[in-house]
Amino acid sequence: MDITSIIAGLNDAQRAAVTAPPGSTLVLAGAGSGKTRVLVHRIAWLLQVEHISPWGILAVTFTNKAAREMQQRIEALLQQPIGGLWVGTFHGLAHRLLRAHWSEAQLPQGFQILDADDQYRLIKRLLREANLDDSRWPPRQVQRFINRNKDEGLRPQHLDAGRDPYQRQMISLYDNYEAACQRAGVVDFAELLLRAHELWRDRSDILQHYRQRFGAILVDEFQDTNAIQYAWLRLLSDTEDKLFVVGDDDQSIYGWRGAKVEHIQQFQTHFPNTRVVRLEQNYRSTGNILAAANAVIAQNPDRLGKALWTTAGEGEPIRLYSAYNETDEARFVTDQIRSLQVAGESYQQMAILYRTSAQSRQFEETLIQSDIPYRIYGGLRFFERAEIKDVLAYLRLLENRQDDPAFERAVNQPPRGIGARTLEAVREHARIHNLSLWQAAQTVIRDQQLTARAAGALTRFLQLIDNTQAQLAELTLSEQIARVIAASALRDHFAQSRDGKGQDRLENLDELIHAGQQSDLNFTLEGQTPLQTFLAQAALEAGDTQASADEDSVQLMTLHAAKGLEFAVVFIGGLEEGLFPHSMSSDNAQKLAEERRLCYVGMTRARRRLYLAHAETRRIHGSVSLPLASRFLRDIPAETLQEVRARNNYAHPRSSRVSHNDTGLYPGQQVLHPTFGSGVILNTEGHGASARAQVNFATAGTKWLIIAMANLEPIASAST
DNA sequence: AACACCGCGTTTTTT
DNA sequence: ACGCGGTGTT
Repeated sequence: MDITSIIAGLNDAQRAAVTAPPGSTLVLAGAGSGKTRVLVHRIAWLLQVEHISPWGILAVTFTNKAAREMQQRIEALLQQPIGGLWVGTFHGLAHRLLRAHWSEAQLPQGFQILDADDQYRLIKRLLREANLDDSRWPPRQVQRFINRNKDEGLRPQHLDAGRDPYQRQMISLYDNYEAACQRAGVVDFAELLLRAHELWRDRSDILQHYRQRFGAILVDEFQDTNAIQYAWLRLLSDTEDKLFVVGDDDQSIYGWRGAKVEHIQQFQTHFPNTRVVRLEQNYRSTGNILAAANAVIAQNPDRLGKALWTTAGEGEPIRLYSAYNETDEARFVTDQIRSLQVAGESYQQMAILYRTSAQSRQFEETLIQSDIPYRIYGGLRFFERAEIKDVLAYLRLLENRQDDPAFERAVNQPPRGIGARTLEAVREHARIHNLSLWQAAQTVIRDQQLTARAAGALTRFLQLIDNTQAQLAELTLSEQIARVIAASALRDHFAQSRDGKGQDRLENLDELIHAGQQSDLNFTLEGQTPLQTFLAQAALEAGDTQASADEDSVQLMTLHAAKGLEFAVVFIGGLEEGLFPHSMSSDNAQKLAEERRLCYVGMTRARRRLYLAHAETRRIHGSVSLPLASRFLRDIPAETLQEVRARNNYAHPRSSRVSHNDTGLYPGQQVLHPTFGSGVILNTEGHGASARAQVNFATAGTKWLIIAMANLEPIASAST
């Protein structure tokens, strides 16, 4: 491995970034400019040229997927496995740190991780215990309050409500929540980061160790860092300039969950000796797509400034379709997908993007009607499914009896005669004596505070957990999981369920056992049992949103979910005021700027063809609205845009402009084809010899035909 | 403990 | 419009 192969094939800007001298570096990486490539090559450079040990490199990403990809690409580039690199998410790294220093971080050794759903349930329980009306104190709001403050690095004692009773109550709930987590030995996602930060802040010996260890720190998607993550990086890098951060201020779309675009905007102020490299050459999209995306994002204030360019040609114009309503919009998209597929484009390379997940329904319906396979991203992930979380609750309780959220979940699932009254008594006892639910259950039984029947049921539950634990010692992880599923009677419970989902659930349980088998083969964090590692991984990496469909299928997802992906053909629906930009974001300039960035992200996903659509009427929450076309559309240069008005079989009362061109054919016109028979022109494109028409034939379906070859014969008919 | 009914909210989502 | 969650009924 030599230097040449690390820098070969890089453009000037990429090479400047990869070979940057030690010191802090900010890489402003436009969409499709080879950002991951730069990170991967930079790490190779550090290893091979700067001779930094893998042990001394920390690379942080935002998703596990990105972390895996980076590790793989580094190994592929260097053609050897690279052990010892720290590549992972902020959360994954914080978790590893806390496992190594659990005692210094004041955590029990077997601490468990709460996911968002666990957190929500815990908050609801605390509200009930505090006798607070959850319509006045919506748990979601409390959860947001807690997480927002944790993301800012703020503990309850840092907050001052003054006389505001609302704030006071919130702070007090936050305080209760923290106490409950501490007692149970559980940490939520934000807590992982906060604890890690506090560990470093308060234990200079530990901080010193990691500062010395990491000679280089690389951060991907830097525009998405929140306050605590940024504080982390500053602590770790200290004054030594060893940060190499890569990001794009124009793609910051997670402000609503605490990301601060200011971090990237003001990076050079905090690190004055920063070398800035702009990656502006785009290897993904055509000229038209980039020109349009550049024009849209150019309207935003406070940009670091960047303009994407390409050596690829202009490519196809961007197609804009003004639909009558959302069904018409979906029909248009579906028709285009069908004809593109006939023309040789794979479904897999086509994506439908939208602002809100509710919009997927219309598209799904028309896709189903047309027998086009599709896959939706989003929704419940594997480890978030109720039946899976039920099993995990048992496993967590086996690891840590103090884990109250796990106790709450497992205690009466499946139903075993432990009713609300019994649980109320246990909770009350736990609250008064500051005990865990497990301990409280034991004492309540011992002190005979329950009816014989309730005491019997509760005793059997406690014994079930203890007995199961006794059986697990010699088993592999997957056998342990299988044992727990059987012993808890969850399998029987789901097998007997009559809600139609029983079979799915059983399959998921088997899948969980299978996941355990896979995990058996993987490495285990030092000092951890396979089960502990498995539980942490289940929380930190909840799995894919859907079983991967092998079938070639159209990809449907929100614009947010599309970030980082690319497709040959992209459709963006619902470009309407109130929907995109969303009405919830229309009240302030910052949120609008983020919506605009979201639009930019969406447009730059497209490699060759970009279709934009808006509807003139749309049903939202049951009632019909007449939205204006999105302001983003106004910013797209006319020369990159072609308006499509395919009025298929729809009568529509509003505009009926027809675009004629030099083909002599126009949408809506009836034609006759020698082999396909009669049809209607949906769309035309191109000029002269390459001009094509999309025709919907009565019997042969929709096809794109070269007009010069097709011998289409216009049939006289009244144009709409 | 299972089922029916009612009322409310309704952007984006990873860890 | 629609689904979810909370409450009340059998």
